Amino acid sequence: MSSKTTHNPVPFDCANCGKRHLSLFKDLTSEEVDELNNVKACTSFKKGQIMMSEGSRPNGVFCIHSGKAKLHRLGQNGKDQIIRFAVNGDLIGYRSLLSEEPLSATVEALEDVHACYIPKQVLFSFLEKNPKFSLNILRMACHELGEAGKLITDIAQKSVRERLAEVLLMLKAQFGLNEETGAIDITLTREEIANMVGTATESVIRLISEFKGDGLIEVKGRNITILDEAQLVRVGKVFD
Amino acid sequence: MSSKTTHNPVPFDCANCGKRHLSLFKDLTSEEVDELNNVKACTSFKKGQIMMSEGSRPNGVFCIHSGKAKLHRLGQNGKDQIIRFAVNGDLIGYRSLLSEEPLSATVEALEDVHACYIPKQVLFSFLEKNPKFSLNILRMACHELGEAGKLITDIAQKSVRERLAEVLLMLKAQFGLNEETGAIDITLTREEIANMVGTATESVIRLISEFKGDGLIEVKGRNITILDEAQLVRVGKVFD
DNA sequence: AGGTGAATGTGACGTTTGTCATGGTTTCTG
DNA sequence: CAGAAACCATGACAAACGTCACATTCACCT
Repeated sequence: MSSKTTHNPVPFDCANCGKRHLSLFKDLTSEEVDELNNVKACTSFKKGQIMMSEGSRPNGVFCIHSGKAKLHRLGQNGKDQIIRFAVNGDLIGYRSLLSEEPLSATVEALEDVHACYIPKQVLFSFLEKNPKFSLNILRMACHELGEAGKLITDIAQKSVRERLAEVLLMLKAQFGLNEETGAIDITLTREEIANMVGTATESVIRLISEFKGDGLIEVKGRNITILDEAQLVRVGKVFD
Repeated sequence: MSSKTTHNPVPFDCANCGKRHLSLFKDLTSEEVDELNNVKACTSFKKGQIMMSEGSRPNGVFCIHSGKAKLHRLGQNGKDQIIRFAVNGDLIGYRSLLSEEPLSATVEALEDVHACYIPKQVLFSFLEKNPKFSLNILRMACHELGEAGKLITDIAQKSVRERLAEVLLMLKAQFGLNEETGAIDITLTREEIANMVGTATESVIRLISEFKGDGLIEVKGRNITILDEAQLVRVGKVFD
């Protein structure tokens, strides 16, 4: 009996995994859960580690159990673009697997990540045997497709200032607030924010100062607190 | 026996529809094709007509038989953003149906369009009964998701000049060349091109003049011919 | 076929944004 | 805990781009 528990223990039994009911796997039969349990591999990654690399062809997917990861790709000018984040219960690599294309983004752990690796064959067998599961995946993919469309419109039409405001709101929506500090519960460098917005790091720094000056946000190092959300919504022209 | 045939007759029999084997419906059983045949409704739209409207909830999908349509959405500043085009065999509205969300884009006929309307119930019954069909849809959605990711990176990081070059190449790739003129086989106004690139119409006009001056393209009204593709690829930094 | 409204083209100008340079600060690592 | 490396910040400047105004041309409709 070890006296020390890890911070985020991965349950080795999928049947008891509290995350499953929230995830795409909620509609698996108990036999399928058993199968999943037998073949999945629990892994963990340290902050900064690469979980999957752009351009490679994965043989399975990761289901994130705890921790946060960023999906980013390298543009033609050497700049990184952060596409999205993956957290709790999110599936990683499924797009590439299902469209039979190389990975379109690199997945990097932003903090320590625990994740289960699910082999390609198992995923496909579920897809063939379980229409509900299939529909779950399809629904998710279609939802993400819609989100991507929104993003395209935003990036193409909005100014950097507007996009930054929107990104801050999005981060709050996705990661929530830190219990103690009330700040947005994710730590990103200015450069990473710039890579989300698609602008130069200096521009982000200047705009964050501006927002601070206007009383929209409060900044303590990498912790950002939203003070006037309504105004930030107006600045970012976020109306949906 | 009518003496006059329409330009693009829609075959009322799906079994004989030459487009089917290229489309997502290629893996339907003959029974399913019969079913499709019985319930589908052939419709046509004139140039400029709206086939589906952003924000509404469709009760089925269109499968395009001939003609071209554009999918566009209205940004927060009143500017249109063209998301993509739909042609030959493309399915329209499936994203919204499958993700159970309102349509994220308006579909407008760019020329006369013939299309088959397939009710929601039929589509879903195929999805449940035919895993191959399901996988086809899933594969397509995942592919489009990858394309969307690429687009996001491009728009976020590239200059307007680079994006315009890329758009021209994309149009050529998607629509091919006109047999007679050798120009890109689609007619778009400068404003529509601007709405693809995400920039002001004037900027597009100026850049098109520049490209013409540099010998990259030839312009006759709305017909654009690519003269130096290799150089255009370099200008657009298109390397994949 | 010809008029009319939309689309194209051009110039001037201001704003936004990117780039480069430099120095101070925080964070990480051994 | 100290040194190194990454990160943050600010200024100056240039380039890219958007906007407005107006002239011209084209495409579409009856």
